[in-house]
Amino acid sequence: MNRFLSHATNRIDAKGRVSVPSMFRAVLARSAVEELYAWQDFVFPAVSMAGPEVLERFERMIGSQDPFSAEANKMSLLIHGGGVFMKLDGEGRLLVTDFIRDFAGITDRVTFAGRGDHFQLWEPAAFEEMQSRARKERTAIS
Amino acid sequence: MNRFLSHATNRIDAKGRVSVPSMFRAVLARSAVEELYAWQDFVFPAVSMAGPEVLERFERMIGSQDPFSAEANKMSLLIHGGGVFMKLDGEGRLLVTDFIRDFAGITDRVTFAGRGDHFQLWEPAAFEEMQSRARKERTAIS
DNA sequence: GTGGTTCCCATTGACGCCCATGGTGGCCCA
DNA sequence: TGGGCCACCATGGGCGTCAATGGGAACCAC
Repeated sequence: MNRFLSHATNRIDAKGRVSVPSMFRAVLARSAVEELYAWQDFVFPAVSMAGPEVLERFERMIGSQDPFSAEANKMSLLIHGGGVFMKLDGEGRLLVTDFIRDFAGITDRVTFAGRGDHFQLWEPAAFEEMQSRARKERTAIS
Repeated sequence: MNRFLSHATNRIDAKGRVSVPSMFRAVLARSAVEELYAWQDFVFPAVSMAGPEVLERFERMIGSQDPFSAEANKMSLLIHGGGVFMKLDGEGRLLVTDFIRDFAGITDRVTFAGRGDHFQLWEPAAFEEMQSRARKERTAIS
């Protein structure tokens, strides 16, 4: 099963880097993903990451619309303006840029959360809180 | 991946210049773009920039219409009257002219926003606001 | 000339690439 | 089953390179 599962919290070092959990790196390696597409999530205060095919999926959604419409432009503002390619260093770390920090409110630690076909970077406390809220609000999963 | 992605804010110096983010310059270099076509955006209060092929694409759209139609005339008014060629200096900076300043409301800082096949210059606060509005209005991005 | 613009050079802080270390868990073998 | 060895992961840091920025001086147009 090639999914992103579980969550883990790692420390950001003095140079602003953080190790991606080896569990997630293994999933990426199995999919032969070299470059990660990262985007500022549309729902949560978190940055999501996945292979480039996710961006292509988003772009196909835009492509089916009138390119001059406000809707298509706003969507591009999110997936292009709010997205970026990143790559890991030789040790499997990524640089926590302001692009990530500011949007997720991250300072010195990052919680990596598996989301199936992608994973997310959260501010640890925000993740805890959102997860427990989701647990409470859960209604009809049978 | 040869797209304009992400966003970054740079300062305008005393001479009115601003550095184009290296990420964007790299995309331009890969496409061997020397001169940039800049136009006042049709949807947002921002100035868009891309290689000359975008202007040619716009002109083909006009060319396929009745040259006496109001549509074709209005289109030309925007892409020709609202467009200009610009080029970067040796350090990859561009001069923020009144053409850009007045239309985008830019004063001392510029937010560069990737838009896939082009990028845009925004007044930082305006960009923030439009992006977060787009996120709120989001409807069907899963 | 005067104002604006281009070309060049300098500075500094950030980033990429490389190597090092410590801690933990798994595995093998006696 | 206990001990020890080894591999791997998270983390730390050195150092060279590059990006963003500032500013001097030549150059052009009016």
